[in-house]
Amino acid sequence: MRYTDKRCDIMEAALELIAEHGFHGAPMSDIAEKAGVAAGTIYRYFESKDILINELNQELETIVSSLLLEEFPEGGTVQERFCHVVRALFRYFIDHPLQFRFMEQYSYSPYGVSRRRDKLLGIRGDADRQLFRMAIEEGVAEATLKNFPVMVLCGLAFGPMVSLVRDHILGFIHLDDVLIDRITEACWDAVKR
Amino acid sequence: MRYTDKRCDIMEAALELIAEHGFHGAPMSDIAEKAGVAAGTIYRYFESKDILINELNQELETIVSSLLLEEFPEGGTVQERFCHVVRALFRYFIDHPLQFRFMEQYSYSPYGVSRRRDKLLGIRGDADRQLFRMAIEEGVAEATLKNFPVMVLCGLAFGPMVSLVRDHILGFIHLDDVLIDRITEACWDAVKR
Amino acid sequence: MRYTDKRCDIMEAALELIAEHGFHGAPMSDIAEKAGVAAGTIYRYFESKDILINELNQELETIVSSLLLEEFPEGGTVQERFCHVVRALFRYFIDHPLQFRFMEQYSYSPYGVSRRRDKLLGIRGDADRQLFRMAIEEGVAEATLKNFPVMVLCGLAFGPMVSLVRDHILGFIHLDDVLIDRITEACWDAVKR
Amino acid sequence: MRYTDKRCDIMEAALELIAEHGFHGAPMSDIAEKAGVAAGTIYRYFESKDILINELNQELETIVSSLLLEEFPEGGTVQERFCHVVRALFRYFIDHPLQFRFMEQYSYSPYGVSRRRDKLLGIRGDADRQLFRMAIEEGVAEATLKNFPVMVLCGLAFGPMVSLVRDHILGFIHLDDVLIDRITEACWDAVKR
DNA sequence: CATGAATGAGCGTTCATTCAT
DNA sequence: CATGAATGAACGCTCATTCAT
Repeated sequence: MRYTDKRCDIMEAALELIAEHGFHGAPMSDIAEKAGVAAGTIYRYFESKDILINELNQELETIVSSLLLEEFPEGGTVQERFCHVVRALFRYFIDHPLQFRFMEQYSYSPYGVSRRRDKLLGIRGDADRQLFRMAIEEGVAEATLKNFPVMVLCGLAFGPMVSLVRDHILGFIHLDDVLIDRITEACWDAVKR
Repeated sequence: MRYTDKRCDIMEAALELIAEHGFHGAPMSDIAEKAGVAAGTIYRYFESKDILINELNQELETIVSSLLLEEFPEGGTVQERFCHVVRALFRYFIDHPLQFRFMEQYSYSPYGVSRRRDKLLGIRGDADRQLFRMAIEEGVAEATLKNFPVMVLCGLAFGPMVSLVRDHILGFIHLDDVLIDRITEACWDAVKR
Repeated sequence: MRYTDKRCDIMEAALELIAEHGFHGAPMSDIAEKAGVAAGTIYRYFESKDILINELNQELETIVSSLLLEEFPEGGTVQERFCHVVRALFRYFIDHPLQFRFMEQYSYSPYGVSRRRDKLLGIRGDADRQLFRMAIEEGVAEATLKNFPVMVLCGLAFGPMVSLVRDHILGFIHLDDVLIDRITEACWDAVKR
Repeated sequence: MRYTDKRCDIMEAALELIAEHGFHGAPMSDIAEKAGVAAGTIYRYFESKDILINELNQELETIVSSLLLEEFPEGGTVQERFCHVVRALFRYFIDHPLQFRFMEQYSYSPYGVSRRRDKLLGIRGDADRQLFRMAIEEGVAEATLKNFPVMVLCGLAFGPMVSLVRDHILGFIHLDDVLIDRITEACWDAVKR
C-alpha cells in the first residue's frame, strides 16, 4: 500500500475540486470519490467541511510562507528584499495554479475575511510577513519608499501580481521569467520614492 | 418595456444580498422577499439564478463603463487619461461597496472566468475599455509607457485598486481623496517608462 | 387559515409513525410519504422535526385538556371530580391508542422532561390541570384525601391508568367500561383518607 | 468465564450513557470510549447494539428479581408480601436512578413491547414474578384483594411507583423512607378489598 | 402576469458495523 | 482476541425551480 496517507489524499482532492469548481461546486461526496475514500472517512480527519477548507488554506499559507523565507536576502537592500518576495510569489503561483485558485477563492469568502482580520489584529503572524513588513517599514523610514501606510504599499506590491497570475492561469497572457522580472521592477517603481 | 420596476427591485435585492452573503448565502426566496415579489415572479424576468447573476453583473459593468466615459479627458495626455480611469474606479467603488463586493465575487467565480474570456476574445467590448486600451497603446507607441502587453499594464493599473478598495471596505484602511490621488500617482509610476 | 389540510395530513402521519416506531424510527421521508407530500413540504409547516413533534404533542394535550373540561362536574364532590378525570383519561386513551403511544413516548423523552418542568414551574398551565389540582387541594384541606403532596396524589391517580392503558393497547388485558369504573374506584381508594 | 471485565465495562458504559441520553444519544463509539475499549471490541461480546441493549435490560431485570427475593416474607400475609415488593422497588430505583431511567426507556421502546409479550406468554418467567403473582392470586382467592385480573392489580401496585420514582429522579418531588411507606400503604388501599 | 405552495434532488453529516492488521 | 480506520446507507434539511390558481 503506497498511498495510505488518506489525510493528504483528501486535502489534495479538495484542493483540486475547490480550485476548479468553487466551495459549493465541490460536494464532500465528490471530494471523497476523488480522494478514493468513503464519504464518512473525511470526517475522521476533518470535523466538518469548513474545517477542512480552513486547514487546507492554513497549510497552503504555511507552504508559501516557508517558500518566501527560503533564500530571503536578509542582509540585502530594501529593494532586493521587496523584489524577492514579489518575484517568489509570482513564480510559486504560476507553478501552482490550483493553490492560487484555491487561495484566491478563500480570501474572497467569509472564511478569508475573518482570517485576514485576525492576522491584522496580530492574533496570527507569520515569520514571512514580519520580514516583509520590516523591510517596508525600513524603506519608509529611510525614505527609500513612498510615505504610505504599510497596507497601501502591500496593495501596490501584490495587487498586480494577483491580477496577473490569474490572467496567466486563465490563459489570457503568458508570464515567463523575463516578464515576471520586469513586472516586479514595475511594482518597485510604484512603491519607491 | 424591459426595465420595469419589478425587474429593478429584484436586481437591487440580489445585489445587496449577494454582496453581503455571497451567491450561496442568498437564496432566491430571500431575494424575492427583499424585492417584495413572489419567488416565482423572479422567473418571469430571469430564466434562472445564474442568468440573474450574469445580468446583474452586466448591468453593473455598464454603469461603471458609462461612469468612466463621463468626464473622460479624451484630448488629454496619456497620463491624464490613465489616472482619470484609475481614480474614477477608486472613487466609485469606495462609494458603492455593494457593487464592489458583488463584482469581486463574480469575477472570482466560475461565472467571471467565462465572461472574462468572452471579453478578451472580442465577443464583448465596452466603449470605456476601448478608450482605456487606446490610451495605453498610444502610451506604449510613443514610449511614455513601459513596453508591456496591454494586459500587464492593466494589471499594474487596477491590481492595487482592487486590493486596496477591498481593504477599505473591510475597514482595514481608510482611503480619502488625498490618499487615492497619491496611490493613483504610484500606479502611474509603475507603468510609466 | 392555520390548519390546512396538508398540515393535518403531516401531523396525522407523524402521529401514526411515531406512535408505532418511535421518534427515530419515523424519518421525515416516511412521514412525508405517508402524508402524501414531498419531504421538503413538511418544512413549510414545521421548522424542524423537533418542532413538529412538539407541536403535535401540544395539540394532543389541548385535545385532552378540552376533553376533561367537557362535562367536568364543577360543583360535585371531590370524589366525583377526581373520578371524572381518571375515567375520562382511561376512555380517551383506550379509544385513541396512537395518541396514547405518542404522548407516552414524548413524556419519556428529553422533550417531555423539559416541558414537564416548565409546567411545574407554572410557565405553562392548562385549565384542566388547574381544576384537577384545585379538587385535590380541596380534598386535602377538608381531609377527604390523604395528606400527601399534590404530586404524590397525582401519581396515585394516574400511574395505574398509564400502566393499564398501555397493557390494554398492547393486548395484554381488555379494559371495558365496567372494569374502568372499578379501577377508577380503586384509585380513589388509594387517595381517599 | 462469561462475565469478563470488559463485558461488564461495556454494559456499565452503555447503562450510563443510555440512561442519560437515550438509545439514540448513545452511539456505540461513545459506549466504547467510556468502557475503555475499541469500538469493534463491543461486537465480540454483543452481536449488535440491539442485542447489547436487550442483554443489559435482562441483566437489570435479574438484579431486580433477586433483590425482591431477598428478605421476601414468604410466610407473611398477602399485605406483607405485597408491600414488601412495592417498597423494595421504590427503594431500589431511588437508589439506582440510572437503572430506572434505562428500564423506563426500554419498556417504552419497541424493545420492551415484544419482551413484555414474551413474558406474558410464559416464554420467560422470573421467580420473583411468580412469588408476587402467587401472593396476588392468593389474596384474590381469599377475598383480601379486590376481584381484578392479576394484571390490573399489578397496574394498581406499580403504576404509582413508576410515576413517582420518575418525578423523584427528575427532582420534582423528594421521596424519603417515611413517604415511601405511606405511598406503599396507599397502593395497598387501592388493591385491598 | 403574479403568486407561493409544492417539489425532490442534493447537500453535509452521523454512526452501526466490518475487517485487515 | 483487540483494534480503530474505513465504510456507506440513511438521516434532517435546503433551495432552485415549477405550475395550478
